[in-house]
Amino acid sequence: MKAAPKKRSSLRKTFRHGNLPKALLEAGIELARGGGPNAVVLREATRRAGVAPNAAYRHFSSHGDLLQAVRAAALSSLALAIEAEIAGVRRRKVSRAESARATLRAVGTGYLKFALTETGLFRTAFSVPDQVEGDVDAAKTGKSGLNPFQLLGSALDLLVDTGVLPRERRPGAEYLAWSAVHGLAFLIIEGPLSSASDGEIRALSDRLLQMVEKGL
Amino acid sequence: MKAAPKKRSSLRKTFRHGNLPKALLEAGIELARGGGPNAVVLREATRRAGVAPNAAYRHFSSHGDLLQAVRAAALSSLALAIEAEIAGVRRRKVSRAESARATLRAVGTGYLKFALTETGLFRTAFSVPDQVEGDVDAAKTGKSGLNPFQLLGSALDLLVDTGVLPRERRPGAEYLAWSAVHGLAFLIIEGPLSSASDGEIRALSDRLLQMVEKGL
DNA sequence: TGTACATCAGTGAACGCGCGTTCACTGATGTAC
DNA sequence: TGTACATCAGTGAACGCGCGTTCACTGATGTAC
Repeated sequence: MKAAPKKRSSLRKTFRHGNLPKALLEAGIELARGGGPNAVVLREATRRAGVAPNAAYRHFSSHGDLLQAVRAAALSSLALAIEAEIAGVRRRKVSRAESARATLRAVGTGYLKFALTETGLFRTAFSVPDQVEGDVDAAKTGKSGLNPFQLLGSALDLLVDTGVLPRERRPGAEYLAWSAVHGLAFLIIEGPLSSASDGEIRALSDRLLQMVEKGL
Repeated sequence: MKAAPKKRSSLRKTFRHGNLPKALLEAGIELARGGGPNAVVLREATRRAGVAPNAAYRHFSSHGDLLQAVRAAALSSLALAIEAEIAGVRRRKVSRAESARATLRAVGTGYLKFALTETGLFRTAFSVPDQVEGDVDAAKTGKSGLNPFQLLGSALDLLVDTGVLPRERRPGAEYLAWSAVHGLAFLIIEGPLSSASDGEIRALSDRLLQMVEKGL
């Protein structure tokens, strides 16, 4: 009895795949989404793309190379989530100072929302040291061409421009704000707040963002 | 040619090991110290204890069981580091309110110091969701019998008692403080601050603790 | 004080697993003439 | 327009690795008589 015909070949009409790099990246993203960085397994990505394991090596030099690509995509998704939240702010018409404050809060809110709804991607994005600061890798940015770190920075710049934040307090402020928000995200995702209710989390998020605004 | 006599048997005089549970736990801690949670490998722990791999199953029901024990020990180390920092505060004689503030800062400082000097243990301690809040597991506590979360809580209580923190702001305050400090630790360990200098980190830590104090 | 025996912490060998990666290959595609 | 050929994205088989875990065992120790 012969082995069943491989589904692979019936799904693919041609010997060539079509767009294997993209298919592998998307499979990798899906794996990260579901299980974080450790779930990004090269063989599984090729399985999902309907291709032999070693085919991946035509497009990625190693497992780590694929993982880095997935990470960049995760950062890009995060940037998009933050941008979406900022866009919501811009529509309201208020004073420039209040709008600047709202923008900073939106960065924090977008960050937290992403962490809670796309936990796997979030964890993947920060699974490995990265020099985000001066990073110009376009794969990590949102529509604006800015990565998450840069989005935070420009929100803080706006705060300075509108006189809300004294200029001398600006340097390094992104690290303070980021620390607070990132820490909360972590406590919710895999820390003691993992069993907190949505309401509690929302209340805590608001208070945290207030703390940052007040204490910056 | 026969295989060389196993060092194992020459090192151990008796058939019994002596204190294998302790040896395995300590080996596990050492592994975590060097490489974080993923480095806690059951077979490697038995190798270091000079024992066959399966011997571990006399004392730990599984790999996960060993890892949990290592995690508890890591949390306990963190508690000790915080307690040591608090002890330094108590020696100075100042007003009660100022002392309470200093205690809270000490909790933050101890936490950050531990994160930076014992990175592997720190990452292991927080590698898995845990309900630290009402946790009475003595393996996770320091000399005071309190785990890190409870140490933070009692520092905040002190702040309320001395009138520094309004009582109505007390509930949930540990999460805000913890978020900020934990987030900074993370950014330094595996985030964009991983290449920052010691001076920069110290300055940032001070500012962050100020922010918490002011914004709480 | 000596002997029989139960206990149980260790041994040694083996398992299946899935991983990342390498090798020599094949065959569809696009291009040069 | 047809043919020869180079390219290179895929195949198929195999590798070594180290892991966690299970099995039947052995032999030192402590205890009961």
